[in-house]
Amino acid sequence: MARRRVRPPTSESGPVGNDALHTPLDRTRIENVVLGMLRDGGLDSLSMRKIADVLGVKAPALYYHVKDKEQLLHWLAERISVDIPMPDESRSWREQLKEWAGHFRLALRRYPDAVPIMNATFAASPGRLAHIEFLYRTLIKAGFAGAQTPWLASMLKSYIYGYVEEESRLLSQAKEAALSQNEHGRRQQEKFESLSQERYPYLIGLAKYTTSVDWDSEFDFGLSVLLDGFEARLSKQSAASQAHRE
Amino acid sequence: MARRRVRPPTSESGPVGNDALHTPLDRTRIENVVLGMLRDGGLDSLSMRKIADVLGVKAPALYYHVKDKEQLLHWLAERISVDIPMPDESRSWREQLKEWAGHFRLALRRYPDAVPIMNATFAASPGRLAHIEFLYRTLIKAGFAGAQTPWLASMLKSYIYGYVEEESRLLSQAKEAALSQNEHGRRQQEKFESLSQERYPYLIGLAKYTTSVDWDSEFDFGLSVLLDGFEARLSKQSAASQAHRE
DNA sequence: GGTTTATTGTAACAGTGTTAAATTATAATT
DNA sequence: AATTATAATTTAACACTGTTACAATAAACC
Repeated sequence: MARRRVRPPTSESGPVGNDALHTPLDRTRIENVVLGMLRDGGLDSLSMRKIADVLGVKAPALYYHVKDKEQLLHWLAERISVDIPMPDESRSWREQLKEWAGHFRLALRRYPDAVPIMNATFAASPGRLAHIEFLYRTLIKAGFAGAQTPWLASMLKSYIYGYVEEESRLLSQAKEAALSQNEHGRRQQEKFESLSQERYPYLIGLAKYTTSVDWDSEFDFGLSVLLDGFEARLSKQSAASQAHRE
Repeated sequence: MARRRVRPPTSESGPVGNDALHTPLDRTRIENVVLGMLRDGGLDSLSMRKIADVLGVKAPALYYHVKDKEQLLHWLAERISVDIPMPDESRSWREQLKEWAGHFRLALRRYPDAVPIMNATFAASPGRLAHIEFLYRTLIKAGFAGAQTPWLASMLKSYIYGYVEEESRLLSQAKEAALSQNEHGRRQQEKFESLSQERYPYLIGLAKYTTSVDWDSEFDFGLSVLLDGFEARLSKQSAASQAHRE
């Protein structure tokens, strides 16, 4: 009656790779399973009991390894963050930020409800701090003033969060519409068109641009707009400092 | 045994004005009470039972007037939206958007967790549509292309949401720190400084700009940056159309 | 073997959103 | 004014949720 902990702690690689008589729980094993559940079922599918079920264990066992559910979400946020690659720092600040934003967006899109998770939890985990550090460094090296650098970085982050959230909302809406093509699909269309043409003329006139979207290029567009704003601040700043020098 | 519905449906004005033997429930009375609870206790204090308690009623009674808790949140989002005044449309588009953003921010700050509520619920209620309609109209009249107008409007909205969320988070953190001046206050400071000076030099170097903030002017700053980006797009656009004409 | 420590299970608490059915209060009708 | 019909609310319950104290088991050590 003394077997268990056979074979080195299971593969532990694939985001789901559970199964088999369970070697004792483990932070990374919990993380992997929960990430898999998040990918398949979104944030609503993450209850302590359900997580424990997938791990082949009862719910209270989790609390030996995790303090809170909140801490568990911190872990997820950290795992999502560390998977975002850092750009090559030899290129221009603008190209770096663009590349970073693209990677960030893709990482957030990989898991449903990634934005709420990141947004609800701000913990000083190394993976997340590394990204802030990167942003600050890149902006400072680009010549932005220290006092405004944190807010510029925050704007960039907000843009990505907001975009991904809208992207996923509209995409999942479209998916629902595609499944029930008759009911929901036409209802959505009608909802827009029946909106009293004379009360919301602009909303209706521009609705066609929000129904079929090239999400990649739309993301790049908004990013360019934002970075244009950054650049404008940069030239105003250098103009001012030059004026001071004269 | 037949009194009740004395006096015309109660004052119904102040966001809390409940009390007194209850005239039958009512959408606006529910809204008022829930808004008051939201203001005092945040989103976590809004459970159907607690709401019913304040209304002097049992929880299931609510379901005669409201379909869901989600619908209740829709109502809140609508109420918050209609309180946002529309700017004077005689001024420049930039001034209009700036004023609108300012009002929007103030409205979101009036109630804790207003951003999550607005963000989690997208329903086509008239108060919210009116704002979108305003943004579209203003941007189109300013000369922006129809295809990019919805995304510019979305960027503006995302900026405000992101800003208010960060603002409230940092403010409530500071409030906690102020209450327990010794413990939490210095711990937060130490947390930043102990972060291995050589691993996060920029983060630590710029931390001073995020600890004491003039939130109003910081909001204006970010807004200017964003609108600079808008303007840049506008001039690129007119330059292109002028090139076409030649 | 026996002892100690590490890990997990049992049972329970307090709370959540929500529904079906019974009950009461109000209004309408005879 | 009594009775019927409708509107509004309550009672009871279901299926969940996060979390804790405590008992039971597994593994590690001597």
